[in-house]
Amino acid sequence: MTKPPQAGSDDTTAERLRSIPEASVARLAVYLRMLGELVEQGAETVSSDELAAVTGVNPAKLRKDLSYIGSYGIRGVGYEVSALQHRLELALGLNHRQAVALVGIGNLGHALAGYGGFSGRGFPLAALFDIDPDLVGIHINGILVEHVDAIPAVCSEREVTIGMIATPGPAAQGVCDLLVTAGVRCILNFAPVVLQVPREVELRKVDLAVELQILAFHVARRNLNGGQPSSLNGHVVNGSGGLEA
Amino acid sequence: MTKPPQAGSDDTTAERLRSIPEASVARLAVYLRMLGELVEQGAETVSSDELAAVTGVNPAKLRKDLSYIGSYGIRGVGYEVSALQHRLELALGLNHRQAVALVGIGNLGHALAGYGGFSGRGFPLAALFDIDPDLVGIHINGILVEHVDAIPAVCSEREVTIGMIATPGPAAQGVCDLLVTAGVRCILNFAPVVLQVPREVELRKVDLAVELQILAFHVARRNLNGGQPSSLNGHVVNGSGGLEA
DNA sequence: TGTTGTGAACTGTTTCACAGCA
DNA sequence: TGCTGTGAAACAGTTCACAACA
Repeated sequence: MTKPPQAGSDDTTAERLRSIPEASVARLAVYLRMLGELVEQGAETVSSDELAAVTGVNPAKLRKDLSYIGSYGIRGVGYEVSALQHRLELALGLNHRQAVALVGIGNLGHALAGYGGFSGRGFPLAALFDIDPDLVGIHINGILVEHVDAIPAVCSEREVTIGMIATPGPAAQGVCDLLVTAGVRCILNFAPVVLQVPREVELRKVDLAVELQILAFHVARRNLNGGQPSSLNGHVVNGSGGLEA
Repeated sequence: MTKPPQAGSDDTTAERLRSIPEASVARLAVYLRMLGELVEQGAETVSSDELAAVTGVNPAKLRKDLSYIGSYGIRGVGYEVSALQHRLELALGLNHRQAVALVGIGNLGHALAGYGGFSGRGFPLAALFDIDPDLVGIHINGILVEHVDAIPAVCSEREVTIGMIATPGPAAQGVCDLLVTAGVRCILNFAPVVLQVPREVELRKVDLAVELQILAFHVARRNLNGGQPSSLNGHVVNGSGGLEA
């Protein structure tokens, strides 16, 4: 570790968490998923080279990422799979469930609401909201769709910590404001707009149109290069991930 | 510009495209969307400060991003909105349509297939594939769902340049290989697995589970900090974007 | 011996600050 | 005068290479 350990502090204090680079956090989640698969396959230990190979990252980068959470591998051997898994869950804050609210039950919202992977991964869908009277009152996967006006009351009551916005663009800012009012401090935005939030709110964005345009850019570049890979070409560029169909 | 202009080369040559940083490409797509809205609002010109404000980036960064595509703003005035829009479209390779194939018509696949924003933005959905006999043969939004075995033939024939994978994890690699065989060189992966592709294939990933885990990490950190924003807190962290519900 | 953990070098990105121009 | 375009500085993230050690 870079810093001398504080007397009496353990390895999952705010000190440590605060210092993990954003880019590493994203990869830690990927390592965690792979460790789950390794556990199923009955693996006891895994080396940084092996784990790096299956997650598609550079082994040195993986070791550095793990060093941020102070994981102790065994030199000459590797990492104990289930111990590392546990450590990653702690570091990512997956030890307590995070209730999720989803606003906007359109095309994408339906898909998200029907996605089984949330509760399984510690993110139970606690509430669904829409503004359409035809949708309010129906159940999706056993969850009642409520009116957006109920967001503040319902979210506070059910202690929602994460909000997902899958509304049309023009409605997103209003919905976002309601979530913030309700005390939601982390928001995942699927609407194609730039949301304004107070400093203390964490906002992430998933923008399909942008993803496609980035790919289109690479198609264009490749064509200009006569189909030859350039220094920028090849392999995974982004790392985010995974909604099962 | 940094490099002396080549005689006879115009501003959208491979030379220039090759040198745009990856991070800038993602933001150019966001600027382009905002310019579209400005055009609708009848704006003639826009300054870097204004455009930066609505897209949530630093004005200097925006100007540097635009400098990569050699855009000529007018000093003392700003950028001519529609000229800039046109230049961005060229730089991002949006001047010719890119046919898109979508594989996996499950929960998410349905949502993607039903999303109207593709064709409108120059990405017509040219083919849908699934392995489920109950789905093969039906139409979604007027597009026939075909069997995955038909991927190589159909994709080559319809000159598909971009593939989207929305299958369950275990099926994704096989589908990916088929797309690559069919000559698809850009793939957007929604399945929660790490795909292996040849060097010349551009792969991007959208992973919802990871997005949520990153948010969970921030919830955890915030709680440890006693609810006070830290240096890392606040505002947009990621920038990708936009599937309307 | 084989693999971790990490300083140090490197590469890429962001921000600053200001010269240059309409 | 006001805003763009861009060197240069600062910062962040990645990769290298090797000492430390089970």
